[in-house]
Amino acid sequence: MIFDGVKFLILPNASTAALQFITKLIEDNGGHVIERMSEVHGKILVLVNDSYVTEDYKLRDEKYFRKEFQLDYDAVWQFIFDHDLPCLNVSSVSDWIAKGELNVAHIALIDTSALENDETQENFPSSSANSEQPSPACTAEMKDTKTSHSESETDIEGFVEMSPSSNSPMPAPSVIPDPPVIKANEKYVRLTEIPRMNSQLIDAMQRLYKKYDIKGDHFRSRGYKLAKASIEKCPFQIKSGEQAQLELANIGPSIAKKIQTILASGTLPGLDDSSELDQRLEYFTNCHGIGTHTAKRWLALQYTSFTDVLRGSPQEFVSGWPSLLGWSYFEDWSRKISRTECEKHLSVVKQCLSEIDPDCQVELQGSYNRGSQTCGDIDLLFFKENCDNLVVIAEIFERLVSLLHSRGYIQCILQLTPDLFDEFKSKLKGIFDKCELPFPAKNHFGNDRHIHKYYLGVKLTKHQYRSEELLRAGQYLHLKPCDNFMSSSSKKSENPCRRLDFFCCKWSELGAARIQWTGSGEFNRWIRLRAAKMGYKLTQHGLFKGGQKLESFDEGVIFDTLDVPRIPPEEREQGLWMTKLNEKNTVA
DNA sequence: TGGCAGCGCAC
DNA sequence: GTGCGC
DNA sequence: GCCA
Repeated sequence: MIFDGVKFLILPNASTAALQFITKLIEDNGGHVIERMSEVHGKILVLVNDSYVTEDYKLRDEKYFRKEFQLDYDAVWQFIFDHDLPCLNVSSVSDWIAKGELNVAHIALIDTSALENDETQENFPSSSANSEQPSPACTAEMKDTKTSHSESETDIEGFVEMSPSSNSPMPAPSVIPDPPVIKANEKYVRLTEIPRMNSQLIDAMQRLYKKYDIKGDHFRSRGYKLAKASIEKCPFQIKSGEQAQLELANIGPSIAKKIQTILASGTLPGLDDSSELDQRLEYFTNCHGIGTHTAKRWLALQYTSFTDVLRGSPQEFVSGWPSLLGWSYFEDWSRKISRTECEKHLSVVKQCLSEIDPDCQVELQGSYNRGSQTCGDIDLLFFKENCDNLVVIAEIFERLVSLLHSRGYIQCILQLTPDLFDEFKSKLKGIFDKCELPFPAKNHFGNDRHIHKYYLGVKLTKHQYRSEELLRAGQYLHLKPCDNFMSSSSKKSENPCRRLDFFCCKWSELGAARIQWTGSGEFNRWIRLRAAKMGYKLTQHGLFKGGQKLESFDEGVIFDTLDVPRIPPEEREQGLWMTKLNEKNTVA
């Protein structure tokens, strides 16, 4: 068998469902997967969970990677570095099995030099003068161009037999001078040349999802979304539609047939010709506040741009004034946000919050909390110890928004209280004037004194933060030229405007609220459906049975009651918690 | 064949 | 009640 | 779309 006598070490651990599947594959083919530190010696092939490997083949999320480590982190890396062990993607296993040979040379190796950057990103001087001269920050962006590729040859097929070397001094990976990276023979290829497993199928599902999503066919689009997640999670190469339907969750006869068509012909008819109509629909729905219903209605009226709507049905933007802001920030709000920028936003908000009520707490939720490298928006949850009175929080919110606005941080608000209207009036009027709409009376803009959530547009100054080159150059949506006159999106040199959400909860409902706002949306639907099947109801206010609240403060107890493991936020991304594979494993 | 999460806010 | 967003 |  192809893995006879070969020992594998799976990092950071082999405990997820997909990795247990891989473990079984390895052992079915004569290999062994290491479980204890005492086994860390001799010939070892190191496999790294694909979700910790970036596209350019570096290690990502070192914090979580370390946290998830099953064995002794330092000792393992010491051993890997000492013996120049090759590190590969876990997904290589299915390639080997498919090819029937263990050929390391054709597989890209993982560049572990990312570990060198441990904790040292974001080193802009916080108090450096804002002069015209090139600041240290600029040069900092150009660091890290050194090549750490070792020249030495490694005979991968015949790793040297080594004795266990566990108790030597163990420098942290960050100080190891020359980690064993990207070295193999000339046949070495970069990951980017190796298509991601089943990427064609994943791409097709994504497009079908999008297609029905913009059409408003909610449930059908969800079907494709779940199918996509299943395929992404699938650790082996899908060979037929039938196989996919048999072995993966959320793949039924219709998708199986489509998979078969793609595998056989390389394309799916009707996939690429995303119709003119669909594209127009998508343009509108990309604007905050415009959903499929409104987009369809506009399309039926022959509108193809926001300017068309403004001319033909100006009332649309008067009653739906938040979409006027969606239009203005169309481009900025489609840009991704780095984790470090999210953290900067938190600190700005925290600073003002402490001036208003030092007892009120705030924390990042959403995709940031799930460990995403980039976020679409920033979600903040506010609460106050032992405070179940939301009026108190609403008042804090109002003062906080006012303070943040006065400091130039808040660009716009999508909900208004009467008091905040007065503060934002001139800004709003400016936008109405720009498109020559009549400015409505005050009571048009929200009459509630207390609101418990705010959707804001916010911007950090250059002094507070500078986006990384890559993110600044990243892809984002563009307005049609005729719509551009309304754009308030950032100029090249500024930071983009960001979407910032404020949520709040009663202290007694903190756990349930954290589940809700940490998401993902798919995870919420899954766990709420599960609750419903068990006769419970789960909302942001708590877990209920027969109208009676069972638990709302302790997240863990909610998971326990629903008989699911206490899934950490990083595993609440779609596809990472429940599939057929997972079910099999939990049943077994 | 019916169900697919559940809620707040604006209109 | 519907549309939208989370 | 998929699933019970």
